[in-house]
Amino acid sequence: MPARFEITVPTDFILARDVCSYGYFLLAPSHWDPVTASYLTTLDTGERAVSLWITQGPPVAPGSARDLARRRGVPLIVRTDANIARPEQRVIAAQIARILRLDEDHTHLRTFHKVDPRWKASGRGRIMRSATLFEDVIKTITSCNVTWPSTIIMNRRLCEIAGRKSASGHFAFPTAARLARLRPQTLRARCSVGYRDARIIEIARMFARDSGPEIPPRIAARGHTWPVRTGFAAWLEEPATGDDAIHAALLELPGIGPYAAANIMQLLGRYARLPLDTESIRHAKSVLGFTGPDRALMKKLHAHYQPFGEHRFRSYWFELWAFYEAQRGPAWTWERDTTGKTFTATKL
DNA sequence: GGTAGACCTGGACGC
DNA sequence: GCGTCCAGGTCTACC
Repeated sequence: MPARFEITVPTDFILARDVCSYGYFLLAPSHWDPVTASYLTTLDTGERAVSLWITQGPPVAPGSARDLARRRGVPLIVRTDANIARPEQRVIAAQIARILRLDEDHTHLRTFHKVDPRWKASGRGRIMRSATLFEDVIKTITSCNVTWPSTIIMNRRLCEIAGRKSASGHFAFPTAARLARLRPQTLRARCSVGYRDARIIEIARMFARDSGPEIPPRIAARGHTWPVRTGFAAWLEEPATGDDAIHAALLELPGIGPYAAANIMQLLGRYARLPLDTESIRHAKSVLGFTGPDRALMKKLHAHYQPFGEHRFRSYWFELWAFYEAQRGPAWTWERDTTGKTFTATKL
C-alpha cells in the first residue's frame, strides 16, 4: 500500500528552483516532471527500491515567478509506491535531504549571497546532487570525456542493468555492492561505459568495502588514513576533513582527474575549487568575452572567480546556469527527452 | 613539468 | 546503409 509523508524544509527552499539547479536532475534515476512540478526518483533503501513522487504545493507547473515564490518553505509531500515502516522512512528522508541539500548551512548560504549578491533576489544557492556520494562519483565519471546524451544513456543503463527495481517498475541507482559484483565486460557491453568499465568497478569495490578495514592501496600509498570505524566514504563526507586531503585522495581514485576531483568537491559542499572543462572555455569566450588560447583562458577563469573565495564554484555555476536558462527558459520547464539532451558546449 | 596520443561511444556528415 | 570524423577528460609514455 502506498505511503505518504511530509518533510519540512528550510524557509527559503523552493523545490522547482533547487532541484533543477544541476544537470544530474536530468539523469536516471531522477526525473523532473515540468507539467506537475514534481520530482520523481527511485531510491535503494538497503533492502529494496522505493519509488517516490515529491511535490511542494499544488501539482501544477508554476505559472510565474510570483507563483514559484509562494511555494517557498512549504513542506514537501512525499508519496511512495509501497508501504514503508518508520526506519525505512528515515532512510528515505535522509537521502532526500542529501539530494536537495536541505541540511545546507543557512549561514553559509547567506554568506554566499553577501559575497555574490547577483543570486540574492532569485535565492539561488543550493545545487542538486545524488542520494549518495558513491552515485555522485560514478555520475561524475560518466560525464567525463563524453557528450551529454551519452551520459544520459550510461546512467539509465546503469540503473536498468544493476539497480534494484521498485514495486512500480522503476530502477534505483545501483549501490556500490551491486556494481562491484559485475564484470567490466558486462558493464561495457550493456551500459555503454566504454573504457570506464574497470575504473567504475574498482571504485565500486572501494566503496562496497567502506565499513571494512581495507584502505584502497593507491590512497594508502599517499599516507592518507581515516578511522576504520567510519570508513573511506564517511571520511570524505566528514566536515572536519580538510579540503586539501580530500582533493588529494580523490585524485588517487581511478578515472578521477583534476576536473572530476573538483566536481566531486562541490558535490561534497566544498565550493572553493573550479571544475573547468570545455564548457568553461565556451563560457569564457561567449559570456565573459575572454580571448586567447585555451590554457590562457583557464588561467583567466581562475583569476576571474578568485574574488568569490570559498564560494567560487557557486558563482561560476549559477553564471553558467543563468546562461542556459536565458537560452532555454527556466530549468523547471525543461523536458528531459528534448531540452534536457542539448547541454553540450558545441550545441550552445 | 609539459605534451602527444590512446582510450570509447554516439552523433553528424558525406557518399 | 556504410565509412569517416569529431567531442569529451584521464592516463601513460616520453622528452
